[in-house]
Amino acid sequence: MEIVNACNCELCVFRKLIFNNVSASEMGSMCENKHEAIYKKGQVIVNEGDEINDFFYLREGLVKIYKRVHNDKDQILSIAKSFDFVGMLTVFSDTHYHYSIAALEDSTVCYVKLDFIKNLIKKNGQFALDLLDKMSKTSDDIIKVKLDISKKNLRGRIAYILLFFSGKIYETNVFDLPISRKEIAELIDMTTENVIRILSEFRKDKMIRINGKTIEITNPEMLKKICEVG
Amino acid sequence: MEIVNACNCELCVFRKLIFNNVSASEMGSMCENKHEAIYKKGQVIVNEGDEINDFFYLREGLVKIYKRVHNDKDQILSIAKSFDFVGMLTVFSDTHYHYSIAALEDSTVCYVKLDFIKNLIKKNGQFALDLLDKMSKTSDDIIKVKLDISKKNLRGRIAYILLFFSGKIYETNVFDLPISRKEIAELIDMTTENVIRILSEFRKDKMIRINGKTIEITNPEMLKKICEVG
DNA sequence: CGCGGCTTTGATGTTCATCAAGTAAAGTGG
DNA sequence: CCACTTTACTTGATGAACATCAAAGCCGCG
Repeated sequence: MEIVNACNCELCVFRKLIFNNVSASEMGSMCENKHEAIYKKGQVIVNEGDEINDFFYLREGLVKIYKRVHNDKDQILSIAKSFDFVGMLTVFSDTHYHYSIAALEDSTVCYVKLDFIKNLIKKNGQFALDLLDKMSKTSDDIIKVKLDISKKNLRGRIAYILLFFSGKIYETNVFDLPISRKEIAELIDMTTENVIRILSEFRKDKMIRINGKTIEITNPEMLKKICEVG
Repeated sequence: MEIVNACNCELCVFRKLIFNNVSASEMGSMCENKHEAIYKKGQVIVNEGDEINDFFYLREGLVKIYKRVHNDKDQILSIAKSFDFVGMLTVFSDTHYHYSIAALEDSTVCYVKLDFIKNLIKKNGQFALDLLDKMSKTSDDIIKVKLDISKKNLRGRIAYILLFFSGKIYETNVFDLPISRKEIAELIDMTTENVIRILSEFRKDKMIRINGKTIEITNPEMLKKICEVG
């Protein structure tokens, strides 16, 4: 993990998202309460049970939010990308994290002292509303996706996750899976073996091509149908 | 549905929960932007897709939050009781409800004009923080419970839901189930037949007594064990 | 009284997890 | 850099857990 100190928050694309109604002077003092950290792929950003001292968000990269079940088994809650407020779930209601977070790709995280943010909320009502909005969307989306997946059969789930990476994350039909087969299983609640089996089925049915972690979706229409009816 | 207009919010037990940092004068003007409604058991309080105009909470009673899947099948997200902020999930991030809400027991709901609440958030920073806290807890809890249930087997799920009603809702070992077998199935993601089958198993194993909707838990220890290992 | 929804039980079938065993790939230490 | 170990991936065979289907009794309600 590498720490960066330069501060140009005023120009950051992020400002539009949530700090839109925060004044230039407020942004200035935020710089004094902020630091950035760069994590390499695979590194753990947050450990379940860690104390919460900062409000933070993902400036760049891809992470997984997960919960340890056994020593060798996790349960993945969701995958978050740039501009997602990954730590948001528990930040305002508890002193310690309920979930762990790890980098799936090299990632840059911005940390702002939680006390500073809480003060900003108190002083700047519009910022408070913007934050409520963002938080509401974040958790609502996690719930929606989990409900959605839980009612699909295994083929539907695999179709869903392929379309998720293709559509929501990489926006292309050819992409490298950022997670292992085991992690896919942990994310959509099935066994590793069945993830592999169904990927092979899809390959045999000419809907996708597979080369290790590289996936090409050759028949997105059929995949969408399987996702919907599944 | 019966509408009530009397206003004694200042004395309401609710005030402690979330309006603790709202001044007497603010509470006074809140009364002018508030109304209460009483729903009979079975009545629908919110319909998926309805426009959101109010911030509301459950003052008294028991409700289910659910999503329509097919015409005769729902997916129940959670059961909320007095002091729960049932409509909170979507209120601040969308204009229309994503879920339906229906009364499982006679229930009293307090509605406050959303615009008024948003103004209060802008003016009263501590109230904004209190709201963030509450909202964070609410959604976090829903996610936690759903994750928890999804990794249990069917016996574990039934044990869980019996302990939930016994411990969290009614705080006694003898209680009337507020929902049908079908609704239990929709809540913990299984079929009605298996809900019944496993309840019968538990009865044969002398862990519970069943008389229609009335349940008596005679061996809570064993039930807890089944819930944990399941 | 009869209809529809809820409950119950049994029989059957399918989906999916588990187990086993082997190959490939990726770290790790000498 | 190579032997070694561990972790990831893959396929097949088996069995268990669970859904589905069917049939009948029950209860509340118009």
